[in-house]
Amino acid sequence: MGRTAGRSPEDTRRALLESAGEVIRTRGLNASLDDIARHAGVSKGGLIYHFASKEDLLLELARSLLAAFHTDIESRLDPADVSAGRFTRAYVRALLAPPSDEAALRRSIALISQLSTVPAVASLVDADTAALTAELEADGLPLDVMTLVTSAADGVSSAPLWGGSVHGPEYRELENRLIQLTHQPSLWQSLPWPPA
Amino acid sequence: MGRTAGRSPEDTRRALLESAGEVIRTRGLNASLDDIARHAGVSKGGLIYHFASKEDLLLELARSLLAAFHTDIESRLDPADVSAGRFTRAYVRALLAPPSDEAALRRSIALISQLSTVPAVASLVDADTAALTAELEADGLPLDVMTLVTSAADGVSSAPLWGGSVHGPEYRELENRLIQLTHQPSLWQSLPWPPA
DNA sequence: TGTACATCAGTGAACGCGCGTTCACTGATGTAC
DNA sequence: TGTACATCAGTGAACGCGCGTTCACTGATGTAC
Repeated sequence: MGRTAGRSPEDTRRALLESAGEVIRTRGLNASLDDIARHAGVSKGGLIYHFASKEDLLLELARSLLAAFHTDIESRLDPADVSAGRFTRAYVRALLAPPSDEAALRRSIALISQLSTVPAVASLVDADTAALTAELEADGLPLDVMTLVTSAADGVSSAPLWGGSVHGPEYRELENRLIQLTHQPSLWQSLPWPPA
Repeated sequence: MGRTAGRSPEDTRRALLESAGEVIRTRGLNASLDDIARHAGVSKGGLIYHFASKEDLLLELARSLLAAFHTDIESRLDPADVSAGRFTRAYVRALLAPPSDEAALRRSIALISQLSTVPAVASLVDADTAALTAELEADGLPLDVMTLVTSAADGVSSAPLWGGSVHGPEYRELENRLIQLTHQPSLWQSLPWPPA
């Protein structure tokens, strides 16, 4: 416990990261440390005690968002599912799930894209993307089907960036179709494609 | 002609917008007006002569990027193509075309997402998205196929945001498949979908 | 065709304020004895 | 169990600098006569 009773330093740190996320989402990257700190009920000095600099804060925020994203994917892995495409299915479910009121993980995606202007964050994100891509490619699906399915999922999840809404029932249906394609990639591949 | 001979004021204005795009792409939104101006070979005062404030500059930049995007789509409309889905096809071609060395339109997408932290830009983008969505929905394709196709295109075009590469041949193939689906939506709809 | 004048397209110095960072200080908690 | 002390978890004032904006001024071009 510190000077402010009632919450542990780890709680304060968490509160600061959450506050940073909320404030930056609305005010952008030029949100001030003072705003972020005060929104978490701490002084600016208190923030700097936990995060040595603004860049440090942003980097930790990005790290925690990426970690939450991975946790979310893993929580959607079906333990009973051992066939090819299981990771891809969890990925699709994570990106297409209707955002729960409080988690609003989807909005975090827009946030990370903001944070990527900081070079250190950008390389962190790049590395994370590379790891994710590798995992998807090693998931046992034919490359063409995997590319279609993940691209569609990425597209839906990035729509909020442009102000698009993805609440219509067509997106629930799309999710089902994508999942089913991962179970039977031959459905896609055996279509009578006209010659290019 | 003004004090600086050799280019017209409109040229200077264009140069400033281009410079703003380049500088902001690399340094983010906190790129200084001085940097942007000097990179265009103009003084900071000269920039402010053309754009009353930084927000004004960013708004005009966003406007020009969106205009360029629409021009790009329209240039890909096939005049001989009058069947349902023609606009969707142009949209897919615009988003999936390998970026030409100089235009690099795709990078503009990341840029617009940066600019969207400015509220005035955000509402501009929202309005543009709404108009685009309406145009896509009025394109005559069944909603489920249109949703699949545009989501996949959006996903591919947003990949660079995360540092992903979309240069593999699988993306050329995906483009072909998506275009072909718009020609024969029944291919998708008649698949023997397992019950959900 | 020459001349006077208004305007256009800038320059560059100065201002002022917001914000990140530093720093001296503080009060509560944990620990040794 | 009480006490002394170190450390932890902050506070809040001050500094300094970068950057957006303002402003007085300028030189080239266009236009009226």
